[in-house]
Amino acid sequence: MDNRDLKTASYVVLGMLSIGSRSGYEIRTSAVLSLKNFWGLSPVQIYPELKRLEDAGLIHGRDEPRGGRARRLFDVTPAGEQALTQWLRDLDDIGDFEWRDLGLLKLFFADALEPNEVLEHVAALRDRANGYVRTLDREIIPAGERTLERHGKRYPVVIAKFGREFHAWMADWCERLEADLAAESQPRSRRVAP
Amino acid sequence: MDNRDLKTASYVVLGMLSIGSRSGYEIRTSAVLSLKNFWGLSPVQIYPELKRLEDAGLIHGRDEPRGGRARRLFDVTPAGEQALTQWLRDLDDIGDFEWRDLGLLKLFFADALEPNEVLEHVAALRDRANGYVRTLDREIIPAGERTLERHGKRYPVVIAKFGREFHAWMADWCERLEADLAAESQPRSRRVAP
DNA sequence: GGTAACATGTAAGCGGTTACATGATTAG
DNA sequence: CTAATCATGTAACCGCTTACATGTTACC
Repeated sequence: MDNRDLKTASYVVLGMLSIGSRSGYEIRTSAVLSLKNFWGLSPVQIYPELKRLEDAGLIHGRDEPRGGRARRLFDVTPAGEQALTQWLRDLDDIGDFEWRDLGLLKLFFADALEPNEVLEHVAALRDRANGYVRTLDREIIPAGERTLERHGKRYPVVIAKFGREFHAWMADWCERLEADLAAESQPRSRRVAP
Repeated sequence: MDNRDLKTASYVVLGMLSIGSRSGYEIRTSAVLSLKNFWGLSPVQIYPELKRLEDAGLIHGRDEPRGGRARRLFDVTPAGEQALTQWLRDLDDIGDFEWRDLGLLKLFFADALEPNEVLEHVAALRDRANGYVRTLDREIIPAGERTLERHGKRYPVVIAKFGREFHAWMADWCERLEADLAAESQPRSRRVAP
């Protein structure tokens, strides 16, 4: 296998090992937690990917069962570290910022709805954003801080805080839109300029 | 065919027709422009989708060639309008906010890079964000305003302005991170508290 | 004794992307 | 006369998601 055959998912697995994960299971849990919000990694891809990376000599695995429970721990080989940094350095390959958000998509077409229905919709988006802020505060940022303390890796927590700030911004945007919409439907309550 | 067989892409096509597009080609160009940043619609899906929607009775098409150039214009039927609003009303189906961003993903693993390489990386993200702001100002927001003037639909421009504000926020986040990183690598230039 | 967490997988299907294919009209 | 725009498609691949499958250990 050649490095050119590596998919993004391969680098995600490689990267997760490089910042401290040891087993497929650990990657699975922490990748879902930390990456979910800006890069989907399907749990089911992890194990085949580990096999590919091992065949390519980029990681090295050894069986370390805990009692009768099978477990396989991995280390990144020097070749693996090189492949990862080479990929990280390629700034031509940062591509587009893509989001897929059914909530925003539906808002895009919201002219087909009644004003009060739109308000409900925006409120739902705001609730969702605030929910993400809570999850980030309670789980993802602490997980990032553990990665910093245990493995000396600082960027996972930088990204987690980015996510927190973003979702807080989005909740604020929703609130402002809600205020505008409410002011329109009740023009009597419009404030007079000082 | 049943409404339950409709995919999100079906509703996107239906929605684009409902806010003023007439032909597959028009959907193709304007959907790529307006939606690209928060919902991917592959151009190639549009024509098969139009066929499906017509078979389902949700849109009605008629051939209106321009000269010798084939063209097929579509209208949304009452059944189509109902299907669209029903989908729009379903707030349980707004799902997660997902983004896929190679740039942020690579930053997540950036502990493997040298500090100056990380700075370059963040600068690239900032450039990209500023590029989006320009595209939104020059193309997408004006396109949204045309949709408002011509068809009386206001939410496309609301969403476009959301995008503008977001990318401006992201550029600002990058700048702040760059300032932090620069301050670290040159501690001599650290300002003294007043 | 039961449930949650640990740990690793397989199989099928399909939605979306990539690449390809065709042809007319208008503007410079 | 040539490039850009208008206009509509097909075929093949493959990566990802969904659903399923299995067994152990620790805790209450």
